[in-house]
Amino acid sequence: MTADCRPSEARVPDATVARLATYLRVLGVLRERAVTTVSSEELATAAGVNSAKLRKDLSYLGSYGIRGVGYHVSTLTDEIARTLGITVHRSVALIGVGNLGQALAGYNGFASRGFEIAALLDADPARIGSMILGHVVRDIADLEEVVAEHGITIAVLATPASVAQDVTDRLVVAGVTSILNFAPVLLTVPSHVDVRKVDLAAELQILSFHETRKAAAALAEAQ
Amino acid sequence: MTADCRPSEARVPDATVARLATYLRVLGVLRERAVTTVSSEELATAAGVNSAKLRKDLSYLGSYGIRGVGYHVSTLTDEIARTLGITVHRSVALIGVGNLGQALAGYNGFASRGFEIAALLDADPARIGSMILGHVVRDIADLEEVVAEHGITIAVLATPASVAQDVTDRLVVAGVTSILNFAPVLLTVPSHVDVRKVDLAAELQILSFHETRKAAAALAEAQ
DNA sequence: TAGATTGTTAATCGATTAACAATC
DNA sequence: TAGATTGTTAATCGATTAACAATC
Repeated sequence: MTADCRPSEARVPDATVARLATYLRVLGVLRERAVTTVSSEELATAAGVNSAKLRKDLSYLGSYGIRGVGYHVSTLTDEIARTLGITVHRSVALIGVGNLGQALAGYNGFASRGFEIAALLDADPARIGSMILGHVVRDIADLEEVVAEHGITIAVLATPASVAQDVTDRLVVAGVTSILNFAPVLLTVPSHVDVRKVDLAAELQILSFHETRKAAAALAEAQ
Repeated sequence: MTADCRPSEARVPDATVARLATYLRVLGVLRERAVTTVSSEELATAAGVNSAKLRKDLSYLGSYGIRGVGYHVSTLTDEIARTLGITVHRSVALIGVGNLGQALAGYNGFASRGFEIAALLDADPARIGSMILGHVVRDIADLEEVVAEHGITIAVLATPASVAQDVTDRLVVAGVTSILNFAPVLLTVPSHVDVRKVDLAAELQILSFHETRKAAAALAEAQ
């Protein structure tokens, strides 16, 4: 594979990838406001980062800015979307349609930012067959079939922790290579599979740590 | 403020704080299984990290291990919980009881890991006054009153993006100093307030980036 | 040309990790 | 004592950021 026109092979640091999603969101807001050009300083401020960091991040994608001018909102949007791979259609399966799963199924942010929830799956007979926001809930027993049907490679896991690993093993065999995990367990997967974990209680615990630190500082101040 | 007995003032790196929450979860599982002692190697494996990193992390809390033996599960649990500040009761307000907010209100993981959802607030008259999982939904107009009533310092923000900043400004004035933000906007807050952001679509975009990279690698392989 | 802003360099900072002396 | 495992050191790695030459 030659890469003489596109620098897409150049390794993009993890920290940069995470921020690209933020830049893309801000660019979307700018486009809605009919803003056509933006400087690194403006975009960085809107995204909550340092402008040097933003320019460094964008430099991994190539050279799409114009010195003395800034970046074209539309060009930059396209390049970031392409780098993130959301210019191709991405079908996502959502496993576990409990409390959280239903909320995720109804979350408009997925569709508006490049993803289609193509299938809902659950193990509960009471839920299987019911309609949730335009989708029939399918039996988890049909997981392999559903994944093949929609060419799914990304799954969102919102099952109870107790079954998360079993479901993961089946997803991997079925061909899923990316998992967004909401179950509070460490998933074991082969090296070609990526897992990202969202741990809501952990987020609160991190905030709690800083609360303690602030309370101690306030005490020291007062004394 | 003197600190001759407790090293709690020693700065704990951000990356370490985030992992402490994970260690605490794993220790909870061990305690359920009546395991009393664990080595850094075992705990690290269960948490998905390198054992050197785990020992380094724990060393910021003090010296609670026993050479040649490992760590007492109960001692370590207590010390991490104390460091994270979840030995004191933490009342949390949840703002925005839409799709996601309702799911968060019903999430058992909060209570089991040290937090009480003490109040639900919303602006929608159709929701105000209704009961959700044992809580009456209060009017967002009463925000200041509710925060004071329960001594709330941590808020979970699950409102539409359009009102997130306004609500945040009121929360800050009311005395909230930590916010877990699910709205896809950058919140502006004074420096004494901590914000953590959960961006679900961004998580999928990060996975999508790696999908693209893997697809390119597979192509290069095949060719 | 003059002013503005990018893309890149290099210094700095923080996090990770292997290795091992300390010690249970 | 012998074996095991911690806590810490120091080397390495990756990310951040100020500064500025390149250039629109």
